[in-house]
Amino acid sequence: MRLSTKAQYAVRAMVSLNLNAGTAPVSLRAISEWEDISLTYLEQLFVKLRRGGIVDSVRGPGGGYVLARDAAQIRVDEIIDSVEESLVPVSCMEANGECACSSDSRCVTHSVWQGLGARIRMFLASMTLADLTAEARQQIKINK
Amino acid sequence: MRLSTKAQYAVRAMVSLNLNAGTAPVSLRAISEWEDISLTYLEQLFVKLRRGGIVDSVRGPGGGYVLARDAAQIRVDEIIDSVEESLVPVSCMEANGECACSSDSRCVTHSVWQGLGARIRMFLASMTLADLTAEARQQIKINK
DNA sequence: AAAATAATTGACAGTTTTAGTCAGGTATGA
DNA sequence: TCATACCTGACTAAAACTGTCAATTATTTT
Ligand code: FES
Ligand code: FES
Repeated sequence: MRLSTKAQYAVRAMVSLNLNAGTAPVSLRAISEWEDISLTYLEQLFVKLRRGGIVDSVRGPGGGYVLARDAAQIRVDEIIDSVEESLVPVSCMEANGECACSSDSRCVTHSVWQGLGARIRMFLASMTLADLTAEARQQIKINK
Repeated sequence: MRLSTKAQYAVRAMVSLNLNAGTAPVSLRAISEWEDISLTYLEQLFVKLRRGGIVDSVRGPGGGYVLARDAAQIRVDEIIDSVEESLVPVSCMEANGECACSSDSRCVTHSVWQGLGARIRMFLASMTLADLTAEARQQIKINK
């Protein structure tokens, strides 16, 4: 029941992006240094984040990435969806649902996992990037 | 964010055990046939379930496994703990907590995962084996 | 006591997923 | 045109997952 580092990194990078967002776009190189994440790995993630409509890219010198919309409108579950990490605890509920549990269409434990998946989704959908950024700002203040 | 089959199988086997529990112990061979899970894999799981205090073993002919206590007293999260599936979404909260996220003791997204882990635990702790078994009985009735 | 049953243990292997790296290509602005 | 920065796809080492196999030990029935 571990979240992949892909999802963890994506969320962390987005917070970092939003924290340091000024008038100019933020380069991946900068995020890479701040968060100590491999640049090439970040590139992979941001391709998906852009396709997911979470960020927009700005090319050329002085370019980088900016939020595609207001931070308060970006939910955490959207970020995770974009990097293609499933939030469903069992495979039988996936898009191409294949469940090997039993010969019957649904096994007896199906509803438990369904409930669990719904809770996870609900929790992550209840938090926005703006929330996380505000929390991060507070924490930085405390550490000083 | 996928639950391992180990955890899925363990819960399913426990429901099956409880469903078919009469006066005599239930053998793993029987569960293996009912649920179509490899016998040797079940053996691995039940060693851990026994050590976790979920079931008791009865050896010899006519032996098998019985619940160590009433089904209403067995929570789903206990079953999953017994087979050593972590319910925590990130490694930094594990017992031997090692977090590679950042040089600081806690990264900005730590609290999100902490909250998520707590929700997962809470949900699974709110359901008992008795609940699942009752649900399974109803479902079987409907299918008939 | 002997045989049959069933649990118990530990080692092992094939497959899949993860967590990245590497090498190059393409678009943009100065 | 040249530096910057994004974009793409192939590739890989390591870990985890999902089991299997072989052998042993304990208990009950005959
Ligand atoms: S059918 Fe969905 S968990 Fe078994
Ligand atoms: S320190 Fe726990 S998630 Fe980063």
